[in-house]
Amino acid sequence: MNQYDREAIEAKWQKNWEQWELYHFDKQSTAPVYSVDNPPRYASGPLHVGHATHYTHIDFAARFRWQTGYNVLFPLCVDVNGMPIEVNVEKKHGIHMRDTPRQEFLRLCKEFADENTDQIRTQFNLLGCCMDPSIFYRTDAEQYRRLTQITFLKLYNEGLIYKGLAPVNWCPRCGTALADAEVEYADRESILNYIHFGVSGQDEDAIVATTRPELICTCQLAAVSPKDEKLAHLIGKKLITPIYGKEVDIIADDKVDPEFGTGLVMICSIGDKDDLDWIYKHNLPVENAMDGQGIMTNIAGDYKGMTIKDARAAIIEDLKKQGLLPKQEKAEQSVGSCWRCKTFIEFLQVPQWFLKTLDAREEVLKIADELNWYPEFMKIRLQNWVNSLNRDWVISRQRYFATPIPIWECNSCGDIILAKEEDCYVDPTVDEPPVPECPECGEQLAGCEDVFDTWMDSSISPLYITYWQQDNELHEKLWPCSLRPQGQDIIRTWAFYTILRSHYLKGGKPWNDIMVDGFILAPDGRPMHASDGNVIDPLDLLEKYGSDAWRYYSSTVTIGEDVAIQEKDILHGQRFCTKLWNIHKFISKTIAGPVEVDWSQLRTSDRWLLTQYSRLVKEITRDYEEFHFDRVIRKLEAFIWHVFADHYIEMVKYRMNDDEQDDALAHTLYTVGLGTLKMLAVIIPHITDEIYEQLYKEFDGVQSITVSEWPEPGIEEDIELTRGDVLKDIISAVRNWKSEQGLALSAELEIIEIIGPRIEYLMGSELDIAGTLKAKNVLLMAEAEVIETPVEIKPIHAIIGPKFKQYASEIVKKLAAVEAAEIAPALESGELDIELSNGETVKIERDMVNIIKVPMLDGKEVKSVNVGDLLILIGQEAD
RNA sequence: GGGCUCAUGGUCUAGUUGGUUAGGACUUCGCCUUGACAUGGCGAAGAUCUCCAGUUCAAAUCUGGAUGGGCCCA
Repeated sequence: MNQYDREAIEAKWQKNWEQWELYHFDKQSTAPVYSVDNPPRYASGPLHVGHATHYTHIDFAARFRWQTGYNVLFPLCVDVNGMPIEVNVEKKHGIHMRDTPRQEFLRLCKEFADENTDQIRTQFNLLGCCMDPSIFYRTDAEQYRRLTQITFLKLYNEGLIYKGLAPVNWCPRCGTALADAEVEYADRESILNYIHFGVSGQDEDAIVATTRPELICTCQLAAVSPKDEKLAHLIGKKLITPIYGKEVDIIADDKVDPEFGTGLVMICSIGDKDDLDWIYKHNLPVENAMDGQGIMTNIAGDYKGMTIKDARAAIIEDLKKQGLLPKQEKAEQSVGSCWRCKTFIEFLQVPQWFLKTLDAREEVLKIADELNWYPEFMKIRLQNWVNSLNRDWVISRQRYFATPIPIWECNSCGDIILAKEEDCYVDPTVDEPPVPECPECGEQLAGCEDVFDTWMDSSISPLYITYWQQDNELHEKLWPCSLRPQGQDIIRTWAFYTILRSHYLKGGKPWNDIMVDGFILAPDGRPMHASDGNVIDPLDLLEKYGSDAWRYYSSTVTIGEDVAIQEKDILHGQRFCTKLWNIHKFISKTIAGPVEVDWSQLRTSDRWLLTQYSRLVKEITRDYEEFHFDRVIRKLEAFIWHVFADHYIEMVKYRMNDDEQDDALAHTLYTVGLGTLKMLAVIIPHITDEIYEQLYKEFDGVQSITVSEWPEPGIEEDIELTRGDVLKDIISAVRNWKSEQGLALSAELEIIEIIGPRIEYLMGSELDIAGTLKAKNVLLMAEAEVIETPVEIKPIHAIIGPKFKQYASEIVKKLAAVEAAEIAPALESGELDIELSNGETVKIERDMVNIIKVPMLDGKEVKSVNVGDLLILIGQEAD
């Protein structure tokens, strides 16, 4: 093996995997299937560190299953439907969607999506992801949209979809209804206008404070707080609106904050969420003061045809002229805005398509309970969301680039004609309806111009990837999916809607497991924002440190946690790769394929390592199954670097000469070297595949380590752990001692004497000690002839605590207060009596404390090192 | 305002069921070119485990409260 050439190796293996078609789902295979409902990457915007981390996490789950014998279904997929691409196309070409012919605009959207799709494929390759290009899908493909439309038809026929007038969140700029999830709330400063209203049957005025005076025309009701004494006399009277002169009731309502404005509130349809609540509560009519483009309607009287902003300015001007506006002041207000273009949203009563959601809440919660959530607490978020729902799901959108709603409507009687399932995919804005004219009244039919909310597409991804309505036999075999990985930010959208649709269409859960990932924050611990200048480009890091280093970093990020990214962690990943390379380079000359040996042929050091290795295999397997990638990498790194390399290899270096074959060594190195490499291949596949090819492939026999067989645990012997630990501690203690003395580690020693009761553990390891520490002689003695002086008595809390309970701390204090040398003999010979403050006497036994001793010779300390109760005396050459 | 979640040396973090000296990484300093690795090895320094209260012989760990991040919602 030569130097580790990261760039060449990563490029080579990315190419190999693709050319060898290693990660293709095999429909014919009889192996168990592991299916990943991979989140289609959205085809606009650059690759974010969040993507790069999240997708490698998903890749870990998939690669682990490839290596444990599954037939993995892990599609490469891209999402393109919806507004972000529309907005990007508008920006790119300097056009507006609604000023552009529909089909032309759709062509530009597709073109944009195509360009980005190629880029996404390249980026996934760079990350070393094993997504299957042979089952690639994009959410605008006719096959995909066909399925979305079929689900609509099925749900419609079951009476779960209805068209209704309903107040919806409305973005006047985009001209579309928004789901609640698409509305963002932020505080903004606005002007609170104090306006004189009349009160019927009396001379006095009442003043209402409002930020939306242009909505006075839709005023339906007025309210005061029942606790508000100064306004109590108004309850039951009628309020007369200025300009319009309309009379509305004044009622008492708990929701009114007497401290806000004047304490008198006008309730309009529809200014904000609170208005909506009152309108539902009091069953008031809903009037639209503006149309879909934010232009005032004839309800607004003289202000008809103005924009909302202009109308507000005009009515304020008029009120001022009439002397009805005594005061204006600034006020902080939480205002909803469009998630994409940030325009302030309004509420409009418009015809929309709804999918019944409220009726299914119980069932969705039941399914949520049947899923395994990783981490568990993410389930609570879904439950809270479901329990807080109060509206059905608006599934129609007044946009272009999404799946068309497959219906035609009669221009005259409004009859609805559904597309036929076998005709889907259809675009009603282009395609002919299944019947030439309205069957009810004979009038012309118009294709529906609305499209679906993109979650209508996204929420059938598990149905799509399991060949629902494409290959029913295969679908039944594949359903439900094994895993849904996704971000925590879309629990109440993607996860919720997918469960909902699975319930309606399949009557059960869509997957077995759901893995919910957290957020990657900037190094300063804040979210990354271009405006904060703290955005980190993962492509730069990939270029600088490589894919394996990035994947190493990614594995250290705990699933579901929000963590700040640190560049040094990626650098550390690169160093780990270098270390791994050098370890295998070093042991390569001793690797000679699998060597059968009897356990009895192995030395303590070998058994010590193999026992730990066997336990590691079990733990790592379980950690992978539970998506604890952070634990996997921590344990593997600690074992490979600090057990295998720092201790085992150091212990066996002297055995690694070419002259004689050491079967025990060859067996141990091969087993542990290959086994740990395989477990690492899930996380860092490039370097491990290269090492595998160079060292192990000829014996293990698979084309790529990434599809090799998972390692098996082996023999474990607890006593060997203890024995090996003592051996390891002795060796490292003496090596440290050499280092501290400024001696070379290769410095020869005349003699090493090890004294103490535990030397029995070292029987048989004398050669290892001598060979590793360059000592000419090694002596093991149960008892010392040197005089050891006790210098410290250390209580063992785990024994003293439970035994003496409330007296424990007093005993510990008493032990610390006396000279170690005074009480040590008593402890050694049997027991020590301690008198407590309450007059009682307790016995301290030998095993309740550690006695720390220092060897003395003629009253002087000798060169020695303590390892627990073992004493090591070191004799230097010519000393 | 509500739900969930996090808070550990200067920085980033580990810490299963409470129990010897709170583990690691980065940084800083010192030593070491030891048969693969100086992108390495050894050592030193550095933490009243955010704060307050409680349970307990014993709390980073359990309970309650406060404060401050993050995500989502209102």
